[in-house]
Amino acid sequence: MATQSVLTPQNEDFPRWYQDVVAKAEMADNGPVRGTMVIRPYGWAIWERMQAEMDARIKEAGVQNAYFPLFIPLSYFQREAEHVEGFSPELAIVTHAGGEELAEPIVVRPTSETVIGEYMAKWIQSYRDLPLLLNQWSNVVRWELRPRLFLRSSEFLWQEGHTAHASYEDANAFATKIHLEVYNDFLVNVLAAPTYLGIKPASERFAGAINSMTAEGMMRDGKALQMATSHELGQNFARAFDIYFQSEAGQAELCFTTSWGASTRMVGGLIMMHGDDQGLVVPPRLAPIQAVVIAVRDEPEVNEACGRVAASLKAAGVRVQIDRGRGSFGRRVTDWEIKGVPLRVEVGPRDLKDGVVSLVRRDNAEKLTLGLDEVSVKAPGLLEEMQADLLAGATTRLTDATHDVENIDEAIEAAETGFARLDWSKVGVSGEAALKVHAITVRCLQRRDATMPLAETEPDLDCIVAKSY
RNA sequence: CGGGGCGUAGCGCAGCUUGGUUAGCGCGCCUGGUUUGGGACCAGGAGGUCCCGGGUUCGAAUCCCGGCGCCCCGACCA
Repeated sequence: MATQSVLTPQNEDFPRWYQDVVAKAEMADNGPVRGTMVIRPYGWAIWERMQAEMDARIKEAGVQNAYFPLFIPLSYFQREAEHVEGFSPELAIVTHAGGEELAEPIVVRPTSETVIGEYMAKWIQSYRDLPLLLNQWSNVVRWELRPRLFLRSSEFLWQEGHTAHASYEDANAFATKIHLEVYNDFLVNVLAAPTYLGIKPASERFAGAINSMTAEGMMRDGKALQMATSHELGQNFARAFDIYFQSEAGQAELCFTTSWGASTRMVGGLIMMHGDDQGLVVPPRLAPIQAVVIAVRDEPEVNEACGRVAASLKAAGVRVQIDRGRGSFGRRVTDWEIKGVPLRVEVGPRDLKDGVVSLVRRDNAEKLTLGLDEVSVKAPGLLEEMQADLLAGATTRLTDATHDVENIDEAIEAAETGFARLDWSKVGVSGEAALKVHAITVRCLQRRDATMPLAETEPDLDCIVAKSY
């Protein structure tokens, strides 16, 4: 392991550590306009992997991708009361174009319920057209006062799914399915990110939704981050955009719609959930580079051996990259550590004499000495072990830092270091206000058995409260 | 928008209080060489509207006035 960290240690200044990682792992840069973000190749590679994994699951759920415009008529936003109210402060509005002032201002989409609703109304005629299951990968703009790379940027990238159904039950079931089979499955099995699945209290709900499901992850500083959300919009948008269908009985009925999204914020979550003082730690199944083969020296025999090891790894299905660059060995090792590449294979002349190489796991620094031909045999298993260990480690941290408490005061104390879980009936609206003074919010509501309730009004619910990003 | 801080090389900063040669340091960058098993070293080098505009002065990064920009902390959010 590194003798000395290049980064600000997490326990010294966590936000600073985060910024250091983003910069030194070459993930992203600030854009020229405040709040905008330039995603660099390595950060983009990670986002692409997230996209690929989530997109496959979205399609598996029967959803089709489509694309709707960036520009939305302002009037669309004004059709759904809560939606307008919720989004107005964050809108970027185009008033001039083509050298003239526009007759109607155009909103740069902060989300697409409204445009998509308009077209759903056009496309849905009969119950035979339902469910209509759409998704788009896009950028959206929500003007931010305090931006942070990946976590809060005025422009960010995401997928937004939008569906229309014939009944409340269908809509609820589908939103839940997406939450569990797309988001939670991805989070657990790819991102190695355990979360609390639950619903948002009314105060935290999406503007215009009747119910918002969330997956709340814990960052290494004990703060919460919403990793993904799934909303039931009831008939609110259907009513505002006339999304009707003719039932089997021949009646005109309003649809029930849903929307659900996961954004580049997830990259921030990845960094803060798994990263350590040496930098990023990327779960193997997500990692764009799963193994780096480092030539200790830039010598022909060493490079040749690197090439062979890399080829064998590739043949074994490992995403691999060779580092035969010049420059000091230590520097290159540190750089790959900061980038969080799961496995590091070191090939040097000393090893080659014995026909072996060193293999080091990023997460626990365990070092193995393996025969040249052994690497590709062992690597896949090691990657899977690391994947499992990361999930187990993150789960332990989440569990250990979640404190069951009896009242608001205890919750406030617990939220200094992690999450607090308490009876929702002991919080309520007044309790939320008391928590808010300490910048603590109700992250989600759960049943006693940690499953997701259908609504806030269910009896016997717990709430999880924490400070959050 | 309320409170605090900062604008000097690509990045991080010193210099300013007490005006005075050619504006400096660390990292990074370039060239050459020695190196290379945990952020290497030596030598040489490039790089500056000292945020902008005015003022005071023989002389301003430094003092005065005005402006702009950025960062941090509070009210919203994926």
